[in-house]
Amino acid sequence: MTEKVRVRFAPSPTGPLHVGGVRTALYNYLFAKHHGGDFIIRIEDTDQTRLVPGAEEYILRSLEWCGIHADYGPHIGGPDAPYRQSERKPIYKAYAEELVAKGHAYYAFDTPEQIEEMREKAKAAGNKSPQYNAITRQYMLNSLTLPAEEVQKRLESNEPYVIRMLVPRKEEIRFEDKIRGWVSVHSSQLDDKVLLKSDGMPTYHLANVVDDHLMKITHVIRGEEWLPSTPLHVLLYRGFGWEMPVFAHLPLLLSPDDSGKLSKRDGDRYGFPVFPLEWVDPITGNKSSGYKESGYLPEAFINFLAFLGWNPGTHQEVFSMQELIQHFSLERVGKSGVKFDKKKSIWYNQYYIRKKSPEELLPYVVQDLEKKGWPIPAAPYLKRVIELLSDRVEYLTDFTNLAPYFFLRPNTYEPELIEKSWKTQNIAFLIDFSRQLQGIQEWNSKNLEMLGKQLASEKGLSAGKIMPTIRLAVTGVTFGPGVFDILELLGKEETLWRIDQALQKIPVPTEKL
RNA sequence: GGUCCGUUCGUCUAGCCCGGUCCAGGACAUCUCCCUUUCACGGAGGAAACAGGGGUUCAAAUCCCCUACGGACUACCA
Repeated sequence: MTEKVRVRFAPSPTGPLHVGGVRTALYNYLFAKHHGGDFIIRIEDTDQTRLVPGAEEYILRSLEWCGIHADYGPHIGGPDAPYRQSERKPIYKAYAEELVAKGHAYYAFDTPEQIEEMREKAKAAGNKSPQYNAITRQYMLNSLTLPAEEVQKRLESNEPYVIRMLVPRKEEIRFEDKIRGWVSVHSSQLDDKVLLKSDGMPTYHLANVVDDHLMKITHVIRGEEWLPSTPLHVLLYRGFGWEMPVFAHLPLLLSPDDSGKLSKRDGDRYGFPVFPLEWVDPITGNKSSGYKESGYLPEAFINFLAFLGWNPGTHQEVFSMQELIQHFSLERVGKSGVKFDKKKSIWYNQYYIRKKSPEELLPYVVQDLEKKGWPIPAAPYLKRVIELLSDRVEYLTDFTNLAPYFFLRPNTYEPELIEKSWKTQNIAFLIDFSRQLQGIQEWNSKNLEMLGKQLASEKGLSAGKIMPTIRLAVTGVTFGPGVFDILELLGKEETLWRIDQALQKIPVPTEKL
């Protein structure tokens, strides 16, 4: 095969894109770029009734955030435009008719009620999965059973009809899946799927085959849920006399509680977002969290996602997008369903955050502060905050969540910490400490520590005793970087103010000796 | 129910195609210890898996068969 690799990601704008979809897009992208090929986005909006406003735009925005950039798509255009199936409507009808002409498809005039009736009858007769197929089509209203003039008349009088695939009665259909090997299904298991709906729109089956052919797609990389309908697609390619693309069906992303494949409807119920970006349902107004807003770095999210079903075969775990492109291959994609591991996603995030410089992290923190409506300190101060915290955060939002005291004065003091460290001796120390602080020569962490320790030993107190007390007074919480580093950053004036506040606000214990 | 696909530590997985080097390797999580004023980071170490049963073979996680379990699909949805 010397032709250029071309793949497509074909989401349906029926809602937000979820992680499984992002992974499918990612693998398509990695595969295309690895081979120097094109990655196309095609919107499969043939079901007009399920369209969700904003979904397409959301999908496009999500992929951008992830760093998955399309070569062609509805927002970019390209040689095979339009890339929205609803805008390609006339194309499909012609192809469906071509198939009828070739004897691979037929018109069917049955009403939904008539089909339902057929199913009921079949069920009553003991058939567990009644189908519109080689057997039942003989008894239905279609161009196979009706006289030609009758068919003609019905078509001319604009009677609603669909075009169905004429699936051969007895035939073993085989195809090779790049991930699963040879798969074979007997045609008797397939039903005569509708190709063109009565509203003139194609179904997925027709549209995807026609478009993949027209867009010269070389590899169809999609979720495993499509595996059962692939034989039908094979039949379609054959019926048209077209060359088939290579198929690769990806293992599904499973929910952590073994309840099957992860779905959009899972929203936030597993404690991790299932969407890349926050999504607000246009109808219910329900908000679902997104990775971005939760404080994930896109590169961490992508690295994590890439490993859900693929691995390089080496011990390397950290890959940039460029490295992923370099190393990705379908051969190394697993076959079995993959469960989501929130802890690992956090590990990746933490890792990537720590690798970033304070300068790089700065905009994220500023954005977060803006969102929270907190005061935004000057850049040097912020960078120092980031430095002090970056070993301790899991999410980008932790810079503010875990250490609000760098931005706001504490207004509460952790009760447990009070109980442990707010002793009369310690308070006495704090008062003296604060007094000595006023006269300190150079306000830096080292000097502060020296002073604190010296004063402590003068009073017969250990460093371990007094530091939590200072921490309590200044931050109100137990968590954080070294106290003296905090003091240094806060500055003399603020430190003194906070100690004073603490002395006023935290009640003196009634100590029993 | 039927069809198809799958099954290695709790999780993601390496190894399977080309049987021996695997009393199964890595990562996350977990446990212990060290470092340490807190929380982390870091370092050292530990526990932890070939779904089950039959074959084939001198030898099977690796090849074959069966069973069990899980999943997907089964629409004029994608």
